[in-house]
Amino acid sequence: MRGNAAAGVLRRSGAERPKRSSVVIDRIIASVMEGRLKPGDHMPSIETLARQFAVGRTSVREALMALELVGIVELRHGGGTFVRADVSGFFLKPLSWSALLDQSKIAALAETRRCMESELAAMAAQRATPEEVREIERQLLAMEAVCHQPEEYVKIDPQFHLAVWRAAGNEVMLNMLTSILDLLRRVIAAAVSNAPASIEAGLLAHHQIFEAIAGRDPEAARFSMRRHLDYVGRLALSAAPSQP
Amino acid sequence: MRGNAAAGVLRRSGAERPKRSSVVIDRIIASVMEGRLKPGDHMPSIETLARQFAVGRTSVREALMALELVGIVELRHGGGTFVRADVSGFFLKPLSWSALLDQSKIAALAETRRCMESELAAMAAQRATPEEVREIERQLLAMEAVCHQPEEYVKIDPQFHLAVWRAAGNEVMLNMLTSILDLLRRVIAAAVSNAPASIEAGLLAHHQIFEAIAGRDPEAARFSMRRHLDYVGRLALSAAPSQP
DNA sequence: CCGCACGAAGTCATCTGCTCACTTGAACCC
DNA sequence: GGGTTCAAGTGAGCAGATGACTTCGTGCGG
Repeated sequence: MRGNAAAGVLRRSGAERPKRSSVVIDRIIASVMEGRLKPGDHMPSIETLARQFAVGRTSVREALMALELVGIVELRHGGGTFVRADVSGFFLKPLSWSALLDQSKIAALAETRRCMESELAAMAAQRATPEEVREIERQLLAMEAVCHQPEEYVKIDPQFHLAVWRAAGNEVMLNMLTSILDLLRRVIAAAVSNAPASIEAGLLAHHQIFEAIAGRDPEAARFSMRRHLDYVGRLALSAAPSQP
Repeated sequence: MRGNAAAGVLRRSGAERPKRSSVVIDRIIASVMEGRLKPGDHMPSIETLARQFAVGRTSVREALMALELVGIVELRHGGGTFVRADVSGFFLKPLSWSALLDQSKIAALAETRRCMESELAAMAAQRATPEEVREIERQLLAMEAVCHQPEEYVKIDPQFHLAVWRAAGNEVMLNMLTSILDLLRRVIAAAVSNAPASIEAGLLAHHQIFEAIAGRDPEAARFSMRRHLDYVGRLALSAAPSQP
């Protein structure tokens, strides 16, 4: 193929032709940076913005959707558009799409999780507020309550981890992991279905993690989390990912 | 689970309302996964897809633009839509929204980087192929060559890290970090501009990291990387990144 | 006076027809 | 034959209409 559309070669005499929506994106971001729009603000309607920027609604909408995709604004059906100015919300959907495309990444995913979560556990041990500690405990108790019902258990398990992520207080990592939460659920389900007895072990591990966080012991938290995830990761891998 | 012809409008009460474009996205991704669409393929036109999915052109277009944004397809004005050859490695199209970075985000980002990269360094020490080790060394030498030119240095520094990420052999983490590479560049630039002398320290740190990886010492690699990033993170934070 | 149901207005979601810009490939001219 | 020209195909973008959902104000009943 005659690829290479990159550099501006032989463009018609005149200027480049950036997409309208890109221009709108830039102008909206400029508005945010200059303080005309602040996080939490209710932005003008699409119609208004279209007039303001002298473009059609289509272009404004495309720009807003792109910005929503990366978490900078939020579109509420019937409610309006709101600024989030939250670059930490970065990939959300994109990441899960990409992972869907390539199931062979499950192993890599488990590894990613291990790397990030063990650190998050340590951070949580240092930073969790009392309320956050209570939330983690709540999830732990919920897990114990359903430890004989695998279907329920695999629902609560991710909730426990989510509570830990939140307690760590790093939004970027929280968002990264949240965006692959669905995939993680599968890993967990794979592990449990492959070794139902692992629920016992999981419960114990979660207990240790909680104790370490509640006891403000980062090293212990990191260690227990890592060991737990190593274990789960191996289980998930020994299960055969059915879908080719 | 999806499927659901949706040839007509069905009105459910109390259920959710997935956006049309999201549905289209899912179906296109499914097509790629099932091999109906292969990388490099020329997709049907928007009009055709709209008929095929029984939705309007608007929805198809939105879906395609979202997929383009994350690098899964490519839209060529007048030429058609193509499935990108490198679907396995999505990456966000670089856009100017990285300019929205502020102090608090930089902190979270630096922390994220520290958590992930220190593990990646350890993994690289275990898995790097000889070629990958050479690549890391190449970047190291390049860095030394320009250590008195801050503008050049801040370009090479990320390259060094990228080489390490690659050597770690985890595609998920590689993709995560690659998509925030632009943001990381700003962290690095902030650090360097705030303390030009830090280039010296950075060089030494990079040297240690390289030695640890080349010497197949995961612990040392993890440790040096973490110390290095702690240092850089602090520098970046003490700088005031107010210029766009 | 308070609370809740109802309804109007505002806004996003989506469809549709149209026009313009760009790419591509094939017919056409020298 | 080789280069040029032109028309068909397709994405880019606009505008109007319709539907769905949220928000908020109004009015009725307690």
